[in-house]
Amino acid sequence: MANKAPKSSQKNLKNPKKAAAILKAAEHIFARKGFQTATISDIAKKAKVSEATIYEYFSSKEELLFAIPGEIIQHYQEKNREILPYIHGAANKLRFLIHRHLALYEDNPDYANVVMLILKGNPNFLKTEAYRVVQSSAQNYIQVLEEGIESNEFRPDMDPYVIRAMIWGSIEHLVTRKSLLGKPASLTDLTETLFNTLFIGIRATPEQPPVHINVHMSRSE
Amino acid sequence: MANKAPKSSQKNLKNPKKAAAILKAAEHIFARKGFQTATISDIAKKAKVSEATIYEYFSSKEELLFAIPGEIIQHYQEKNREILPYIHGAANKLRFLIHRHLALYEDNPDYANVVMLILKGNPNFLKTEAYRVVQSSAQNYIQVLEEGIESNEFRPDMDPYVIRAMIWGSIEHLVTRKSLLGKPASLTDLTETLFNTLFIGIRATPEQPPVHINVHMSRSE
Amino acid sequence: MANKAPKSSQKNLKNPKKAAAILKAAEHIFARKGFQTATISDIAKKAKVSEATIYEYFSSKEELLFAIPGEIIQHYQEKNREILPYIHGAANKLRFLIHRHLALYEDNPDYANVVMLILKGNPNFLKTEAYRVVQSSAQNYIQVLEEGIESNEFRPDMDPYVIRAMIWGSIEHLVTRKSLLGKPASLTDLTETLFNTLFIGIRATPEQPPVHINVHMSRSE
Amino acid sequence: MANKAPKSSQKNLKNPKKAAAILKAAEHIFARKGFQTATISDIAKKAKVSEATIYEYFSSKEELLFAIPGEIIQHYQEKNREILPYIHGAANKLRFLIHRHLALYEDNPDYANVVMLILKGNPNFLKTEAYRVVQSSAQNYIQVLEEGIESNEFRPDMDPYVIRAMIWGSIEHLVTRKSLLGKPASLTDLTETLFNTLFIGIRATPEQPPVHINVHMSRSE
DNA sequence: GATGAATGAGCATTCATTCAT
DNA sequence: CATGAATGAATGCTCATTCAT
Repeated sequence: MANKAPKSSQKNLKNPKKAAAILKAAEHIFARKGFQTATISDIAKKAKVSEATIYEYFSSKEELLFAIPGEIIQHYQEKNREILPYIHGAANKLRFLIHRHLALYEDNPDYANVVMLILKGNPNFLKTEAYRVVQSSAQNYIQVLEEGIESNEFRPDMDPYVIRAMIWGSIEHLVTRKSLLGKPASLTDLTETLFNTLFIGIRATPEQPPVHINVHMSRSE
Repeated sequence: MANKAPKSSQKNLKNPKKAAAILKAAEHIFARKGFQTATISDIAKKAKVSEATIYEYFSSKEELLFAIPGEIIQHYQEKNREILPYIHGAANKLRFLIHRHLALYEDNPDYANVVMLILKGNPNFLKTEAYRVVQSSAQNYIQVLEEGIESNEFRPDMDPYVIRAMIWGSIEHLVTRKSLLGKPASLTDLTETLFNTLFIGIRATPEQPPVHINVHMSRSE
Repeated sequence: MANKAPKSSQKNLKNPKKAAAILKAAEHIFARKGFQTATISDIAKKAKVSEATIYEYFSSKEELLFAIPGEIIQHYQEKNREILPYIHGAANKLRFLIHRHLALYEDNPDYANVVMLILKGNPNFLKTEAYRVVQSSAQNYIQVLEEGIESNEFRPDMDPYVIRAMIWGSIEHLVTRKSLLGKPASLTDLTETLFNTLFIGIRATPEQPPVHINVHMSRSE
Repeated sequence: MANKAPKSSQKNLKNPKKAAAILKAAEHIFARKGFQTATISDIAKKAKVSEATIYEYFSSKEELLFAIPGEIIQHYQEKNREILPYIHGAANKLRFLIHRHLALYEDNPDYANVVMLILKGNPNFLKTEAYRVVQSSAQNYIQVLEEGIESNEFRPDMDPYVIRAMIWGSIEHLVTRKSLLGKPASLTDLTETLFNTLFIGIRATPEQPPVHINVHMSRSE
């Protein structure tokens, strides 16, 4: 229990509330202006601290950017791990993950903007600790997909990594569109569609396997 | 006829070869350095022209960036339109589009970098003429998907726009991974997998054991 | 007796040992990094106190710099005044001063660095109390030189101020070279050379004054 | 002949007059404000160019500083080399060098300030090309001193390097004093004193009374 | 007396862009 | 057409310094 406290204050010493405020401000500003256009001054103003204070908590503008996903992804992932065991069936778990994934971005539009429009294009982000957490959250999909194969829910010849890429790609594409065009009004509403398409495909005759009928005709006599 | 002349000199008057050289240089530099890090000086050096000359052809650094996809997407789309009519069946056409889409990025890695890491995150790109062409190429998918519904190849209850989003998302996700991590060695090799997953889904088709029907025909007498 | 108390707490109240530690740290850091490059943080770390503590003892970075020579020069000068009376002859006294002067820097290379590379170029230092002590130590030379003139050891037509300038200049030049290039391995070894050059010059025929010979030829008759 | 022109424009391409103007402005500003206090903006204003233009000619503030002595020392040294051959006797040559040395600083008080208060304390200057020229000018002294030993004008047991150090040290000390305190009103007026002290030393030459020799020639008869 | 935390003030440097030639 | 040369405009980042605790 005692080790839970340090967990939250692990990274940012000093006043963790101030650190959080700065991060929120950064998320807000970056989401609206982009990385280059946003200035430290903007963020400082928004966070109501001095520019120098930002540098007390984050060593550079880019580090500040990279620190944005940390908290949020951490919580996201913890919640996932907490709930998943209670869901039965790989298909249901997969549907859950897709829903959570969409909800993550739907509930945090600024965060969505930052991730989709800024972080995704920054190769340096891959070297980041925060990226590790992202990766670990990606593992959920792999596990569920493999579980589904074993339980005979999913086709055994599918490649979990490609399927995950499709799921992520689909979701990110939708989120990006929403960020840029505001188009899919609701992201989470798409959960079922995404899941179904993935699960049963788009082929018209939904897998009516040929039925073999043996007809034994016998005359009762 | 009158529209042929403008075609060659469409956007950039003067020496079109020089314009192309600048664009290629820009693509190369942007792909490696990113938009902000790349300098006009870098591009000028690579293109072996002076910086001022670049401004003779493109009015700003951003316009230069936005001009990169133009030519390539145009050709891509023209070829698509040319070939599609000769492919029979919506499913086959869809497979073809996916293959072409993957090949586009596989064959032009610098271009892939620019699009995935730079352009996608730039909201201004959406206002661009080049973006129109991208959109028009996106229409191919819609047409084919609707065609498939009509022809009873695809489920009538699917949403073509969501499906397209899934296809695009999947492809872009894979391309981005390839750009950043070099991971999927071959993109086009994934055509079949993507298509199949989309077409038939990942649901296991449980061994449906032959159904034995014993018909006892008895004559009531 | 009353002047003994202030002696220990002369400038820096509070814990004089801490003040000394800070000064030593400052000397060390300034000597290696120069004034601008050195940071209060560096010095605080070296002195194992907080930055704020430094400001408890010294009101500014520059004041800290200017405080460095104080102690050392004071001791130097006191010792000089103590010993000088026991040396006979202005020439011997001059030799002694040169030796002491060289030894001062030789024995305190960090101090030498600070004085030669930093303090000497800072016009504000001239307004400093510490500079007074330096000046007073400079007086030693004048006194000895004037004493030498009176005692007929030194040429009466020399200008003590110029001679002192030559001595100081020579010494400082050598010390600076040693600081920057490490070149004259030993400074004190040069005492004799410096003194001799000054004393007898570099002219080859060492002052053999024309001999007047009156020849009276008389014939003994 | 053709290679004489490039000589002057060797270093600064573009408009060499502008480069010179910038250097003069820098000399002026640095002399008054010191290196850190002076700003590029100050210099730009003084030189009537934009700050960016300064960076077209000099890659950094420090490089600008280091470039200041170049021209002036070059000319100084060329003139020395031109005249020296026409002066007869090592002693005369030495006097000439001292005079030139003093005049250099006397005639260029800003330059004197920069060299004495700024450059001398900057270890990086030693790695500079300009420093090479300074070193070469220092060679003059060595040559003349060695020449004087060979010609029997100077004591054979003196160390030319120490003597040179004394000369330089004396001069630099006087120049520095003049820079900081304005004290020796005229530097060049000290030529004779410096030279004489060095040449004949400060030892009093005790009145050697004429020696009367009475020669009595007697003819033994 | 000591210091953790916060910040005000300041500046070198970089380019995209322009324009006279 | 092409470009050499000039610059306007903009901003991360650093510390010396302060002050409440």
